Amino acid sequence: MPPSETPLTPERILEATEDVLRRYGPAKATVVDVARALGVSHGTVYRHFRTKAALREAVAVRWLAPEQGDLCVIAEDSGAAEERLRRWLGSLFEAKRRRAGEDPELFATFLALARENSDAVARHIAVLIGQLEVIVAAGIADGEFAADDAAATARALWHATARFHDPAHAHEWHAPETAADFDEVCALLLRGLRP
Amino acid sequence: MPPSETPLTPERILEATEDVLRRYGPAKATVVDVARALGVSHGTVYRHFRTKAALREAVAVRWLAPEQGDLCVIAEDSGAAEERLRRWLGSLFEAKRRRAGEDPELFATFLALARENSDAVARHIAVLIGQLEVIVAAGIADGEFAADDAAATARALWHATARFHDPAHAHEWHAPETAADFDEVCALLLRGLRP
DNA sequence: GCGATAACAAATATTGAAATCTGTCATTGC
DNA sequence: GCAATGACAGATTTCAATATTTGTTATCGC
Repeated sequence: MPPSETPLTPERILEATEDVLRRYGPAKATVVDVARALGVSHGTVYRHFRTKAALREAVAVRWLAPEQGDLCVIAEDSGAAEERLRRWLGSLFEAKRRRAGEDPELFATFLALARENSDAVARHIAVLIGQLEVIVAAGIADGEFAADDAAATARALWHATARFHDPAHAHEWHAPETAADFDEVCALLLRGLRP
Repeated sequence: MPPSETPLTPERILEATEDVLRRYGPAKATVVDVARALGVSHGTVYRHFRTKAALREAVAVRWLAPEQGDLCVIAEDSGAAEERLRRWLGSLFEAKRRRAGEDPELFATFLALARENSDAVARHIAVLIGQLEVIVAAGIADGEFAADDAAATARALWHATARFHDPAHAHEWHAPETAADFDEVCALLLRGLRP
């Protein structure tokens, strides 16, 4: 087989893997499929990614990155902490809901990783809770929030909103009452933070 | 085969079904197994329960009933609403966690029903949210809570604690930090209710 | 020498035939 | 009369033979 025009970079492999996952879903996609899509032997893919699991994780990390970036902007924004917190939680829910609907196969990949306690997902969650902590700490600093432990409060906010960001609940996100449920939970939590 | 000594009541069928579910788990248990355990033909079981799904639902209802009863006692108790609410949420979490560990096969049955949007589970949830509403309304009535809509607040409390009662999260309940997570969420929610 | 490969063993998935299960109903026996 | 039965059709599951996939490695071509 003639060498492909562009060199075989990890990036190109990840793109091909994303395509294959989108087409076949995480249950059916194989490394051989990825290699076929790239026009190389599957041994070559293994030269760049040690295992199939590592390949899937790398795809998930790439897929989660933009979401993480958008939220980071909100967390580091200026303005009232309460407004920022509400916006951050709303954006997170909105992004999850949108991507679960738009890209079901890649979302399923992410769900599978979450189920098997992947390190990449754990790191992603740690980053997001860290962003929450930034907002809470800012709110405490200028007297807007009354909490005494920003880290513990950030964790509590994360867990209390699990229904709206944990992929295990994805099937509930398109029920019509879910948006109202989110607003109710949000309001209750924000009231709990006020002095 | 000689007729069994005791008459074949729905109650006896449910007991046998529970045994079979405990032994084989919801994935393997069959109606034929239940009939065998009772020493009757499987047609006889279908005379009492229209479908296998109805049989499973009836087992789940029976299994959930004591939990529902214990919580009802707390909801209707006298005393401070805040203390009752904390006790109610704590008991719910504790009961779920204990039973998920003690009776994994029956818990898996309940999880399967929850996943397939069973009416019985929806009714059970409605009853529990109703109990929360009783506590919240009592708290509002004597000025202990500041919420303006007891029903909406009860729903918010339910959803904000999903991680600690929804069977989809059962695999997280035995992590050592989960109890602390629960306390943090509880504290934040209760603070949100105070005037 | 170096990236890519093809051949390979072990684990996993697929397939199709046989067995079992679900749900129905005409018949049985008390 | 009526609870229980067993035979039955169609759907589902099991099982074992076969094929594919995962991950390794000795070899190739440049």
